[in-house]
Amino acid sequence: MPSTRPAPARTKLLDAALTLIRQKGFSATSVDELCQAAGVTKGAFFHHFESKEALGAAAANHWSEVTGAMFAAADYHGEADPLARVLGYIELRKSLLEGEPAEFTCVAGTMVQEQFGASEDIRMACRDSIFGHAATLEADISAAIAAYGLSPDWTAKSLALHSQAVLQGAFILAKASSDREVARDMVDHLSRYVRSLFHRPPAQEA
Amino acid sequence: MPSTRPAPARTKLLDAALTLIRQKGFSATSVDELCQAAGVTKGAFFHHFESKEALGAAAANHWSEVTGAMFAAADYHGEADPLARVLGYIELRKSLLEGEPAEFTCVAGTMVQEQFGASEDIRMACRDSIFGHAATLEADISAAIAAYGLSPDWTAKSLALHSQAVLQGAFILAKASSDREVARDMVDHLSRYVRSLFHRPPAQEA
DNA sequence: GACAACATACCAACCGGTTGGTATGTAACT
DNA sequence: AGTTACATACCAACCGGTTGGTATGTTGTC
Repeated sequence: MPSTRPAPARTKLLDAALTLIRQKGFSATSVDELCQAAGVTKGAFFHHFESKEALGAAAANHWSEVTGAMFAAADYHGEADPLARVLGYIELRKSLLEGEPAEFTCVAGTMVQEQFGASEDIRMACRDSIFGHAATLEADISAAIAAYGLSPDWTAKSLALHSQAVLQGAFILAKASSDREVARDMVDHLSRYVRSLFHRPPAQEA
Repeated sequence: MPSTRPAPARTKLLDAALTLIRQKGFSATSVDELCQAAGVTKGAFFHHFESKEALGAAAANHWSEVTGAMFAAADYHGEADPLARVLGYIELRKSLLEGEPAEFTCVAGTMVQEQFGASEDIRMACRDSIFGHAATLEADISAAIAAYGLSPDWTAKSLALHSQAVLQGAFILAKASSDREVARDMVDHLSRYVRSLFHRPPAQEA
């Protein structure tokens, strides 16, 4: 619908929300702060979002779009071997663990942790973000199961979700210790686990 | 020292804090709510804690004591094989995934996720809780490495932390999906991983 | 063992600042 | 002239924290 450039007050608010939610959490981020960070007024805020809660849900959806586009464009999709694509994804996740926790952690995981009991809209938006991202892994895992002739007692879906659980848990340990190396070690364990499921040797060491 | 019972306003506040922080998070829990849930007045609150932040740190320490006592008394310590103790711990964690997310999730993980950037005292108390709990696993893992004659390229400490990462991540997925079965699947993957590291077959199926 | 001197534990009322949210105005585009 | 996209000004409720006070020990002295 928007023919010319659609004037970016809403987008500026959503981008500011991604930053602030990761830095301070959702509850501790005030609407005034959001507006100041986005460079807009409160009137603009409540023009685009009917409540702070609605912005939270929209921010989770925005997060899905931003990260979805980034992962869709990643190199690992080019690997011929489906298992190499899965392991490539994991290595990419490890390489993203740079800078401060607020820069590499997950908006959806942070927000759902504190809002799951307070807002169903936010909870579902975060669920869709995390589980939707996991679903993008599922096809490669299924293809790898077929390519390697496995008949596992686990499902592609549960392994895809497990990778997200390890990452979310790694974020928490990194926040708690102020040390991203801990998170990298957790991703290494994940990679070792996936290789073991496909009877692959530990491969090269970093 | 305490001859008679010392009247437990402080303890009531800490117990209330564990419940409310898991239900609503730390930021969204007000001092008034805490006092009402504990059945004490605000005066009592600020007599025992110099700030809301100080209560948060004390609540994390209280959490460490409560859960520490519970795990110290658990049956799995009686197993002769150190690997059986590790796997017994994991099964215990799985069996604890009952009821609502607010009943089985981790206070320290919840609190540090939103407060890591706001309060160093809370962050360190939560770090001590999580990493201290992981440390109780480390001895059994080290003993299992020796008993099974392994020379792994991973450390007992990192595997102990990995188990915590998987659990913390499982909590997030359970909160997001309102489904504790997802969390149980994640713990199954953890158990499968540990067995694979020690070259143990998948054992019995549930 | 009486009695001051002090400490601990707690309470009800209150304070100034901040909160999410609203009412109204206005300028640009269609 | 109507709709969209904002800005300004404002509010009632709630926030963490403080106040002055009381009731109940505990301790030291004679």
